[in-house]
Amino acid sequence: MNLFNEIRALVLDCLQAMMEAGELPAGLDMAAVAVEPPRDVAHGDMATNAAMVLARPSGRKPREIAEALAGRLGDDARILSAEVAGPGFLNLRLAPSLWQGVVAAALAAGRDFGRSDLGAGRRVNVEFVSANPTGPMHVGHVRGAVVGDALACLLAFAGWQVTREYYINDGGAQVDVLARSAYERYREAHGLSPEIAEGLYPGDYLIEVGEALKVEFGDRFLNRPEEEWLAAFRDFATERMMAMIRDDLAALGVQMDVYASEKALYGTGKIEAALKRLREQGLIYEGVLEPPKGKTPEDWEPREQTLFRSTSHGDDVDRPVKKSDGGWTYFAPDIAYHWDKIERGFDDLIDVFGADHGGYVKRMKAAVAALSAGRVPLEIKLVQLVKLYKDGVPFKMSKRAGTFVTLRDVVEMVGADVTRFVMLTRKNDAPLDFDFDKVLEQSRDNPVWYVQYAHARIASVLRKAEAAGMAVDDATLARADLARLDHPAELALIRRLADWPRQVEIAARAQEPHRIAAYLGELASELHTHWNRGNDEPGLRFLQDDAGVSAAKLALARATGVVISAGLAILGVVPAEEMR
RNA sequence: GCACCCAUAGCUCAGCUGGAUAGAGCGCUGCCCUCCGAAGGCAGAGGUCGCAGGUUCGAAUCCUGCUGGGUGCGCCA
Repeated sequence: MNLFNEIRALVLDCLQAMMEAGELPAGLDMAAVAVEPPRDVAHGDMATNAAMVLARPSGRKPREIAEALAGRLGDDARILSAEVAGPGFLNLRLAPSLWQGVVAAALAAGRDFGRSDLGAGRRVNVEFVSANPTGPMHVGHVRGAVVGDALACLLAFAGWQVTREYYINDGGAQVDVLARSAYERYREAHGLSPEIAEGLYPGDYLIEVGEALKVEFGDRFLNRPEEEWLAAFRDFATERMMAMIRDDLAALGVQMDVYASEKALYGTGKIEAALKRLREQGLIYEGVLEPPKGKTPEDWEPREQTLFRSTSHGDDVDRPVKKSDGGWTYFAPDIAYHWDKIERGFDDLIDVFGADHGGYVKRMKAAVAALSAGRVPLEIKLVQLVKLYKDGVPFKMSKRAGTFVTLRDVVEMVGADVTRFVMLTRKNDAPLDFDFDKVLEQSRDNPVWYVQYAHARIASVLRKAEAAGMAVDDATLARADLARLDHPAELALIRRLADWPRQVEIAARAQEPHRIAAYLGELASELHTHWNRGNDEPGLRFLQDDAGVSAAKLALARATGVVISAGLAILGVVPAEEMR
């Protein structure tokens, strides 16, 4: 139930009637007609820009259209008043019962309140994290994991059919390095001293992999040439790393639907097939790239390579798909992987990348545009860095000094819920500060705490009511006489609740889950303000002597709790029943 | 050199894909509270939305050009 959509539909009906009556030319495009909350509550409950938007295409003055529209809207029982204001805004006042109905709707729908069919069942693939399987996830991966997962939740809530997917980069040189690093730990497990050469992965997490390799292979590969063990060690170690990464993700509450392997694309003809498709469009050719201007690499020499004509789809230069030694570049399997996603029938593709991969956005979009003949839009969300702080002081990370922060560390220090919420307090393309102390602070300026506190307060008052012998289940509360919720302060809170379904659609359309966190902060603020007013005005407290009045007020409290739960569920955060 | 992202109150940031007098928290100033409806409350001051143009009824929002910051730029992923 989205009250704004309901009123917009009413506005469109009236406009339709005006077209039929000849007051407006037929066939006007209504797409830009919006019904929104007014900036200033004094203006009314809702405002529409219909008259201003339609003035030009209909060749009439905005105020004239507004007057006529106001007359028709006023005939509807739901509209108390419709007033023309400013350049042609139409300010609407709604019957209070409409607002009160929002409370009942929230109680009836529970955590599904605000669900939308905006996505109309379109299938969307959200690829995120995709960290190299060479070690545990570190704090840099956390934000991408949270943003991707929350975005997936948000889209699912808004009517998309969502697949969460992780692309395992297990086909490149870095997994050979992993195998060699594991080999040294394997030697170590046999009592030899490991030689962790420059460029190998020095992390302690490989020690147990070495032990496991010893159990698996005994001493068979000791002092044997690399060709004999490399492939086996690589497979073994990457499998171990992926198990670790799955555990890390689970600790954050992230559950992938699909793990896609880069390695699985090799030797199966998939890369060739994807490139063939591009070749058929004349987008693959042999050529020599110009060196980048202004920053020519030291060892630059022109070489002929197999190139993808990405410039024909908006890229700045064409991109190599084959290395000079004839092997594929990383881009080639990436193309094949996205071709695979297209073939699996997704309507929308989303990739969540670290901001340092920003340079690949255009070429990836070019590849998908070419492969899908423009049918499948690819959206790439770049996630900026997280700056760590401890007590307001920047927290330097160093593998060497042992101050390297893993995802595990973060979750163990502050918990998955806090981690997730804080990672969503900024839009994905802005840098984020994460202070280990501040995120646990119990104060107004900690949004996580503030939202949880609001939910806990509601839970507390409901417990209190129940202890006093009241029935506080949703079905009973929904039957309360909600017309008694007529105080301006209560209506202000209800207005905020009514905005929830709208915020879901706005966030989903923009693919920006952080908006949900921001909305929850505002809703929590509204709840706390209302609660505090109860100190001075006892008549506003949720618990009253009159059982009927209490029931109505508790219904409002519970409806607020429902919306907070629904919002937190999208962020993957468990609402708090009490603060301790 | 080129591309992408960012620039909004003293600080940290929101800002509905173009709407009305640009918002919140912190900090600052003033008032109130010490009642377990608790881990404070209320109010106020504070802005040339980086700069300059453009598009239009209307721009923080869209376009162009600058300035400043971040990221990246063939055979690493």
